Amino acid sequence: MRKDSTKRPPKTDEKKAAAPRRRLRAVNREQQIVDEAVNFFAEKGFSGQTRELATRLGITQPLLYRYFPTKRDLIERVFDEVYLNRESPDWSSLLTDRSRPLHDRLCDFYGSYSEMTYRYEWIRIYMFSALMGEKLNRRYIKIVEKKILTPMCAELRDYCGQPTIEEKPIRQIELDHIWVIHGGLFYYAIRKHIYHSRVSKDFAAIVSRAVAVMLAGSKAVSAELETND
Amino acid sequence: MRKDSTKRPPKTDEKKAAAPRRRLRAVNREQQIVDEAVNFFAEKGFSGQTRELATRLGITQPLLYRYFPTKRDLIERVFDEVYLNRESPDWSSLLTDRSRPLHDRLCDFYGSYSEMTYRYEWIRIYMFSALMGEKLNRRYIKIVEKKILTPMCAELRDYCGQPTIEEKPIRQIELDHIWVIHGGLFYYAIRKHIYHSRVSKDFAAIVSRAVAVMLAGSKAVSAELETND
DNA sequence: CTAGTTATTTATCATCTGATAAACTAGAGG
DNA sequence: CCTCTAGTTTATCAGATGATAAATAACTAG
Repeated sequence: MRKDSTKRPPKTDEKKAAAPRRRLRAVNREQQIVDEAVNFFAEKGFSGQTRELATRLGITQPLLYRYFPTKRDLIERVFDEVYLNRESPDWSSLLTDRSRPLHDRLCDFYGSYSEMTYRYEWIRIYMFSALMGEKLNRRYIKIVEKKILTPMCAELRDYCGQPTIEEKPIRQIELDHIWVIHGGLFYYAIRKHIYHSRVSKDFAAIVSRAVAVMLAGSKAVSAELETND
Repeated sequence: MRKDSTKRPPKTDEKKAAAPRRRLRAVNREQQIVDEAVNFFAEKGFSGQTRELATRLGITQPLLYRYFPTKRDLIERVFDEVYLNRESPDWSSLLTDRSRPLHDRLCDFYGSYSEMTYRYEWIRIYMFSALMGEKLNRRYIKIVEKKILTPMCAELRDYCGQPTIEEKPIRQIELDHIWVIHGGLFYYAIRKHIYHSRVSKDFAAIVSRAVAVMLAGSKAVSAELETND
């Protein structure tokens, strides 16, 4: 907008940070755009407008199109940035390390998992894209079921003295049961970042309690069912 | 639904149900628009376009504006339709009826609650509006905490032989703990209607198991904590 | 200091989209 | 069959919005 580009360093800096409008190297500008786009789309959803995004960046809207041919391309890039470009810890091994109590493993897992995914941008972009029917989500869920929930089922079986998953494959109902606690903890992030509810700061305490209850309860119920199942 | 009321039975019915375009009384048309809008916005989100909605209804777009001054007004009406216009059962009393086992009460509650809210339109419109930052959601959550979760906490206290909520008020952490199972069960609907995941049909079985585990686990953990809390 | 490269802006399009006004007509009442 | 009411359509607008092309200017190399 304001085009005082000449050499005078704009001491003004009026109300909206009248950017000195320096040039960036292509690579840096691109990353800057992606970073801001992640924030922007997390907040506004994917119907957020390119002009508003550009304004936030302090650049003009057509500049976006130098780096991304279409808005859709930018969105794809945002997905990559949030879901793919970051390597995830080896959660399977963390979960299946039977030298440690299952309670501790689960608490550690959710500590690590929440740090990575229970973030404002992650949660919201995930939900927006799910509502849009992006394939991304289904793929992600497949991974979660395979790398996280199935191992958990196996550990829970062991914990309750039930058959291994080799002896008796995991049933949908077991997966759904694990989804209740997994989803219940995830829901903490939904309440925080999507509903903007007041939630207690101490997520670790919530996890510890939920895990303890789940383990104790599972053992009790499992023993009970032993007879009639 | 079919409205070929005029004398000529349109044998055409070409590709898009070339509606006979009958007139409706204002009240009926309005209701028809609202009904379809609920479906439409649930599917597309609130950035769905009025023209497309009109096409689905087999009417022209300006006709919408005879019944609703602005798109926003229509959306508000959709909110009313989905969240307010339906009277909800008296869940508090169902939950606090101590003449019945808590397990049964909770199972019945979730049977009733899920029937009402775990629906395609309800879930999706709820999530869309939450992402938009509508006040509606926060209001709804307040109600849930007051009418459902707080009673649940009270019953759980009683079940575990802990102080009543009059003796010792509910803490945020207790509410958050109940949110884990409540949200975990709600997450079933999210997986079904937002993620389009395959979930087991038998939701009652999931509830029964989750409730049983939660109750048994809470009792066990509560007894354990008795000493050091 | 000059010239060349390329990051960035200005100007502009075509289409979409919410909204309005006026013309039209189905159907009820007489 | 006529007439009037009100439900519906046609035509159209203004602003928004994704995208493009050409002009401009910041930085770099020589």
